[in-house]
Amino acid sequence: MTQYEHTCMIRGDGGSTVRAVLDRICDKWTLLVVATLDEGRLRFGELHRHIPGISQRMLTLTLRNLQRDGLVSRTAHAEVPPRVEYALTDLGRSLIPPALALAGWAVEHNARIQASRAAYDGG
Amino acid sequence: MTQYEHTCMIRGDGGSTVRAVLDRICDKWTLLVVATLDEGRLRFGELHRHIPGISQRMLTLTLRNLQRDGLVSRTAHAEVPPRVEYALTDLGRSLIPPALALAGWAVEHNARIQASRAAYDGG
DNA sequence: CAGTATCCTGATAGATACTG
DNA sequence: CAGTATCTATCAGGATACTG
Repeated sequence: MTQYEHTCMIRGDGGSTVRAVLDRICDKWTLLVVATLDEGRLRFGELHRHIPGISQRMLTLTLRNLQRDGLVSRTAHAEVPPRVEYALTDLGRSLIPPALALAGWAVEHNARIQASRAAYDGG
Repeated sequence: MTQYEHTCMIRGDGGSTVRAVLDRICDKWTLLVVATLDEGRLRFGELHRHIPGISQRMLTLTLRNLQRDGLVSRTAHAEVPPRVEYALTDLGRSLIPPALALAGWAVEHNARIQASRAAYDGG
């Protein structure tokens, strides 16, 4: 079977289902947060330290969106000082394999893309 | 083997390789253009008609970027009126399987995500 | 036909400071 | 510790008009 018979899944409803997912995972931090949480349950501050460059604000926003979509669970313990733990849900974990497929493609073809880009820009 | 041992591919270099790819395919039209070109070689106007809602400007920009990265080839025929054909390169075609993995996840879990979102927003 | 050229707007995200 | 609250810069992308 050719790939063509499958790409209807992308073009399906004019692309809006797939786009809805891309809108979710294609921002600057989401995939990184999901991959980091794949290590296991982590606290806010731990996440912050594990993801270089992310601001508190963006970590908060990213976690809220993931929680809203049911990919991440948030557990607040009634203690002082506060302790809040984040973990992937089953739904969140199910995103890992397709994300890895894309990551694999990225790693595998990155050099070639960079070369093509350099050639295009050069002349 | 757990998924965890693999997610280093995403977090690898602080996530910058994977992000470079996401930056490429996660804009509003790229994946749709690639999926459409998987049908075969198409002219600019044909692409325009096959992708509802895209403007000439965005189609041009998207095609230029894809061409720059070596995912799409552009063939201009010296005729009047002008005829320009676009097609996926081997590199472009290689993106289809991982893209389909993601699309499959999107289609499969979309309803659950929407439900979670509605529940979160509701209360 | 296959694009360019402009103008314009909303959303993304960085920096910084503050708080229960 | 785990966040909010503001302010701001940037930019993707839409609308519209024009051209070799």
